[in-house]
Amino acid sequence: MKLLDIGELARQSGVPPSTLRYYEDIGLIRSEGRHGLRRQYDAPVATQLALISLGKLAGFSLAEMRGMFGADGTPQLLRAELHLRADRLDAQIRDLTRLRDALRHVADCPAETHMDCPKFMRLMQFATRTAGARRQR
Amino acid sequence: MKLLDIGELARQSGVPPSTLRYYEDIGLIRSEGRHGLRRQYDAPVATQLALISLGKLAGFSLAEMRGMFGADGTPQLLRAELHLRADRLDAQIRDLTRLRDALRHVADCPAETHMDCPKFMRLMQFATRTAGARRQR
DNA sequence: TTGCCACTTCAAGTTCACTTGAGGTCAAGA
DNA sequence: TCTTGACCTCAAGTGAACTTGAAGTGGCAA
Repeated sequence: MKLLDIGELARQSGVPPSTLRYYEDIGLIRSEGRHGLRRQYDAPVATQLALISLGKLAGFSLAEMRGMFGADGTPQLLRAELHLRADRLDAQIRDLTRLRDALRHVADCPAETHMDCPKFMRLMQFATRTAGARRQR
Repeated sequence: MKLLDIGELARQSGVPPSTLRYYEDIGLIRSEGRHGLRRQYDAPVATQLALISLGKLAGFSLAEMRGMFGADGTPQLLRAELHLRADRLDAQIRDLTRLRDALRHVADCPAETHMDCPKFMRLMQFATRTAGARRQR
């Protein structure tokens, strides 16, 4: 199995060495050994880093993602847990879609006050409805 | 114009009073006056808080959102800026959609190693491609 | 008028996700 | 062999987004 050293992985992934060391400290990723002092990583770590980057976008904390990946960098969770996280993503996607629609509407609607525009208000209702329900991050 | 005091707004919006004060400190929202000591807010602030909550979900910082709203709680940005933000949301929605698809695939695909599953790898490719391109948060 | 309680200010503390700095080490090329 | 440069460790610092705590205040119901 060919290993890549930290500098290489940093270049490939765009994640700085200091961050890779930090991720290793907190147990989010693991290195396979050293070449002299230098950490050597398995190739699947690159996949894992990509997933971590997406996970952050999705609002997962690093702590939540720790232990989410197996040795091959692939998510290792129970079926139910995976679907649950996918469901949460669905909800988030819905919210973002509506925010986007609201933004585009405000950009294009010529009404001088959007508070009186029924279309805007309809787009906005979900926000007020679900604002309290959403938690953290 | 009927005002609601901070406790009321906190209850309605699910945002704690300490946070409302903090938001006001940093100029994200504004209160219309006081009843005794208590801050009084205009009704549109509730809409604004809902949008802030969505904005956070979308990865906007509080600093980015400051000045994004007009007196009526409605976004006040140039047309082009609004579309630009909407475009960024589109990209984020695409990423989250793929992460969701990947999660559901891993949940349901019986392959023992996903690294050998062409479907998973296809789902995963975009992640590796775009991981370095994405910035902050 | 007294007491309560939800508010007030202001400073300091907390968590998360990193980054920076000082001082040290190692492998490889000249 | 010597130098260089990219790594190493460990502690401390940073910025964002809040929360907490201490000490005080004002409206309202009893």
